[in-house]
Amino acid sequence: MNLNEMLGGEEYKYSPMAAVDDESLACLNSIATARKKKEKNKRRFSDEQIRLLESMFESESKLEPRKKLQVAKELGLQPRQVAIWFQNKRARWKSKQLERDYSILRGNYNNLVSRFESSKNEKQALVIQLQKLNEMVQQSGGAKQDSEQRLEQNSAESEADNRENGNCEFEVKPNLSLERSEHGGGVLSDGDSSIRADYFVMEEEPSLLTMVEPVDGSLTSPEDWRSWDSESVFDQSSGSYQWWDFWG
DNA sequence: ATATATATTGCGGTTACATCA
DNA sequence: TATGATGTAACCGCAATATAT
Repeated sequence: MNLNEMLGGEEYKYSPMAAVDDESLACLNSIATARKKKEKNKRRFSDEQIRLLESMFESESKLEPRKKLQVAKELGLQPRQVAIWFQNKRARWKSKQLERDYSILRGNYNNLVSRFESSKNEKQALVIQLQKLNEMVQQSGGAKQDSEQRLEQNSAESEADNRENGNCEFEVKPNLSLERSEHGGGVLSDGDSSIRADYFVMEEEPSLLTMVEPVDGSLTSPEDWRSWDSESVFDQSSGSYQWWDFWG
């Protein structure tokens, strides 16, 4: 900051600084000090002045020139002082507003984080539950095959018994077969639909888990989750069978 | 009508000082 | 009492706009 800047104000603005010698410099320094003392004496505005300025600012953050003159006259201030007060006030208000906005945003963010965490935990629990169910389904598939084999064996034995006993009046249809239904489930059929039972079979595991756990680990859209409720997964067959009925 | 100079105003950043813990 | 943090009046430099020449 040069001396001209130190002195400031209109009366010093256009001073010929090039011609300043040491003595003049000292003189001007003293003038600057005097100005500072003068400023120091009339430093803060009075409470009454502040009150009026604040109330003016509440109604309008920018003063029209005419209003500025009026307020200055009313408060016994220079119009420039009023203008500067409004400038500073706008800057302070803007700064405070930034703090308020930041605080609100931070609150929203924290809320979102906690909701995300609880959703993540819930999802994890569901994935574990899903895995257990898959295991149970696979086990029941094996049991199905065993029972089918046993059925075939029994019917063969009874046929033999019948032949042995010469009793051919009660013929049991032995042609139970295991087919794939159109929706991926299985149909236990006796060939002419006299015995028919849908059973639930999961889609291949990897596709299930892929849907539950997207590659990027982020939550998918609500639409994705909606399509994944238990109803739509387990209640695919049109019959009255429920998935738990099969081994229940 | 157009170009240039000058004045005014607002804003961001800074300084100097007062006040307070 | 000394000191660092904070608030505030005033200022500077710049850009945008209005007004005069």
